[in-house]
Amino acid sequence: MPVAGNIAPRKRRAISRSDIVLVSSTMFQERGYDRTSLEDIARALSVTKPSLYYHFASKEDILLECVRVSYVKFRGELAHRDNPLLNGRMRAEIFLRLYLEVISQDMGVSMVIADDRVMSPSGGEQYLAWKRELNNDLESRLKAGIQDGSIDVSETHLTSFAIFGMFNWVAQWKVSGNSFSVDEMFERFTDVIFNGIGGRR
Amino acid sequence: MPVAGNIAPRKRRAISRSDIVLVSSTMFQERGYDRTSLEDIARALSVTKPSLYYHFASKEDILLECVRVSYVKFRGELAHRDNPLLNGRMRAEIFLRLYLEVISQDMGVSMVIADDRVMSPSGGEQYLAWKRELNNDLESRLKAGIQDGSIDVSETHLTSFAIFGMFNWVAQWKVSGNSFSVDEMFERFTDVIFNGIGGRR
DNA sequence: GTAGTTACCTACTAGTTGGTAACATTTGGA
DNA sequence: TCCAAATGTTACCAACTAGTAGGTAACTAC
Repeated sequence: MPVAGNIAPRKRRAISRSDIVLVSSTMFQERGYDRTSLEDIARALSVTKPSLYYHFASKEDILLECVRVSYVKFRGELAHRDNPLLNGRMRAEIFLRLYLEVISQDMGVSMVIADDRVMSPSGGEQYLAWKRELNNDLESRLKAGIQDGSIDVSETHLTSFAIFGMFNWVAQWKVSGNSFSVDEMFERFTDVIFNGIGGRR
Repeated sequence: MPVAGNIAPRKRRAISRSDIVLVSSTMFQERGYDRTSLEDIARALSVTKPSLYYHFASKEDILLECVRVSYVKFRGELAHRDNPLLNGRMRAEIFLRLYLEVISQDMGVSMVIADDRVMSPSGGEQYLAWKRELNNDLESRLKAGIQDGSIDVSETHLTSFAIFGMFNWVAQWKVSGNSFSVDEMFERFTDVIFNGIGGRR
């Protein structure tokens, strides 16, 4: 099973699963999952549609793989950056910073734009499970922050949703031409979330 | 041109534009615009597809009308609730409270889930213009708040995006079974936005 | 060289979709 | 009562879609 990184370039250029995932996630993000046909993807890769079926069982499979790859990447990098000695607020910030970085990339955005309604029951369940994991992770960081005093909020569940909403929505404007850097978005978002925008009463 | 609210019920039940808009927006929200066919809509109204074409020129026209109706409703009610004597923060809260109410309704949600990428250039431009109006309105309330001291934030553009993202995302979970009341969402969201969740440093 | 495998292609099916043309029926008004 | 407009319907099309069947060239191991 040849993977990417062959030393000797083959005469016959073979596309890999990761090629497909990369191109697909970009197109899903630009045009939407429903409006991206397998022929579009195949054409972008200079192959034909049945070639895609050699590598993937279905269109949904491609989408799920896009999400899985990004999710695994996120988890791995998070484990790397995380530090259990830090307080809850800082660990929440680490989480959110990485989350923003990932969903700002073409590939990572599939984590956000995927829709369990277009998926098979098992696929949808898998996708929802990943989302739930992320929610739970952020929520537990918030709770830790409440414990150690670095965060002050009366409830974590809806708060976590609110925060995710704010971040996830960037996937929506990316497409409308609005482009901000990850740095300025993170700066602004966390300022709103942690400091609030209220002035003197 | 008979509008809704006929006193005498006709023998031949004629569907109105608002009937179509009501059913369509509900279905668009539940299943997504792309995955809702005109036949689905027609069937739900117990008519046939060409009947819809008597009332609307295209599928996009239906979507745009869904958005327009909600937008006009929002604008009208906002003018009613608004009070120029209040400070910027309170006027922002009035805006956000109504916005949340509207997009929490089946019909209002179309304002959020519409996607200019599926529209014709002119339709997309119209839709973006409405969105821009809303953004500008919120932003000007934030700016007024900065002037009168009721809001304290260094920048309004990205902040406005952040806030809209947080609210708009509720349209995404509605469908996943998460249901919170407008009251608790508004309470939580505004608490995060205005007070922040940061604890002692 | 040859056998097996990998990775792709051409050609197709079966179904859906937005949209249209032509025709039918109901209704309100004169 | 009769007409014209309003509001449907049946029957269709052309385009597109996910997915499949079956064949083939190239590479690999022996």
